[in-house]
Amino acid sequence: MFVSRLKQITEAVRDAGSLGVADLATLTGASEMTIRRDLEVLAAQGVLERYRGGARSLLLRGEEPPFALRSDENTDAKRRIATVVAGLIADGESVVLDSGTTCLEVARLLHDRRLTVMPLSLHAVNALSTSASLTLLVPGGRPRPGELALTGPLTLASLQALRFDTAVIGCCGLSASQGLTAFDLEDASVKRAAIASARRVIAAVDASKLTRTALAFVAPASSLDAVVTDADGDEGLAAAGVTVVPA
Amino acid sequence: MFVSRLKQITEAVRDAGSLGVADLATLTGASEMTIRRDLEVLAAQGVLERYRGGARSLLLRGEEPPFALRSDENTDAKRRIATVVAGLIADGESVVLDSGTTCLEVARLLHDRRLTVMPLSLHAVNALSTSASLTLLVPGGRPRPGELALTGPLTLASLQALRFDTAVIGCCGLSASQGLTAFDLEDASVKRAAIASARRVIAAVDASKLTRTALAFVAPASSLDAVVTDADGDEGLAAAGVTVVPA
DNA sequence: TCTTTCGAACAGTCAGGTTGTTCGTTAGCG
DNA sequence: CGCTAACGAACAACCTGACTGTTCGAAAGA
Repeated sequence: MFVSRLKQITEAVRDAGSLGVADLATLTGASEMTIRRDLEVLAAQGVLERYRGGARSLLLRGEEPPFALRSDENTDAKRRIATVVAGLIADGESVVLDSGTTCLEVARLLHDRRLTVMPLSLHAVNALSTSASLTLLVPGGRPRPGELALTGPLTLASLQALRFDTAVIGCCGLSASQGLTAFDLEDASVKRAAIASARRVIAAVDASKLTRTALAFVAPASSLDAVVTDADGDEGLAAAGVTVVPA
Repeated sequence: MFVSRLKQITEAVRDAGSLGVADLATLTGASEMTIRRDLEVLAAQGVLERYRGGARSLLLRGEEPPFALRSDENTDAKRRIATVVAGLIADGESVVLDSGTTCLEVARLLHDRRLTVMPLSLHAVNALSTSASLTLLVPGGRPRPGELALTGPLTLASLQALRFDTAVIGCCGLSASQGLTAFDLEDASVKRAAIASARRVIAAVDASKLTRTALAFVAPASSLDAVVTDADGDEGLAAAGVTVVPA
């Protein structure tokens, strides 16, 4: 595949700070020309900066790699989690669906259900726009490049104008003590609004997120009704009154 | 191509009312199996209804065929019109861009410009979502199947919350006497709101629309500042105080 | 029951995307 | 200023996925 090499390059450059084209060629087994083309792509995504002979990373510690590189990562766990989440949603419900790769998996599973769905990312909107069975609502907003998560006052206004049965929320970090956290400040306020406009809140969180905390605080763990995760039961969360559903 | 055969089938069935699979096979030169697959696609789009042995048209007179069949039609004229429209827009402007295939061409031409753009259809949103240079705003709303034009109260609210320099409007019919008309009622109110929230209104209209009138009235011709069209100058419009720009 | 149509499954064809190679051009260094 | 290494445009090989046709068992309708 092609994305996997991009991810490999991204990580190698991030870990080393900067790397030469020749190094990356031997590392990945691809030709130097291919590496140059890859670097061009990654530079366009803002992942790294090219200089003559190589590239240096632009990813800060604690910053997440762009959407295109995350989407094919850890697919099994995401799909398992998404399947469980989809099972928690009953026909006829209205659902607000957060941005992120895990929630995109959920969107794919909801495609042929009879629901009203408002996705918070254009990726999910596109995944659902061909569905004949569900009522699709698009929130307004400004899509963040790459991620295509909708943010800003238009998004908040769309959320405040509606009341959903269920919110499916993804996140970048979750723990009983630190609560739900996100990398992006704007995203955080959208998530908060989504939580506020839903009667029931389900968080879809893969194991890696439970050991991490990101910059922007969204909400305390107690505001979640259920957490679907592939990690082994987290006593802290259960103690906070959250139902932890294993995937 | 593949869309052209679908269009051929659509028109043949519409003109005949209903047609057999064998007739369509000889007409198009394709095998019967291929025709069956095509009919399945068209039935899913609501263009026609299948019965054993053939299909009957569901397109009412005066109703437009679905987006997928129109998009590759008359591309030259559309692109010429779109080029002129894009030329009327100055860098730095904020633009609201209507739905429809002609406006989608405009969107493609705006991809690398420095503008703020709010498209009223998801097709145009997708065309612009990869742009690094422009500020993309997505209106809320419910996308109409196929067309993916955003409609409904969320769309109207998004438009009313903003003021644009320019509105680029497509339509289904335009004449000095009947004004600007659209096939869909919901679309018409969205267009009206777009016109109301812009200081300058440009209509992008190919020749075929100038001889036609559709169901839903949008606005009088006098509310347009300019009409870009590939048709020969229309004296009626010019008399109504509209600048007619040839493409 | 019999005939006709349907659609699943497989195979061939074709277009578009990805990769590698070549080679003229360019940036950076001494 | 000249040299060397790196760059990127252009072409060709390869691969994948979409479209199409054929075959054949199943189903619908007379």
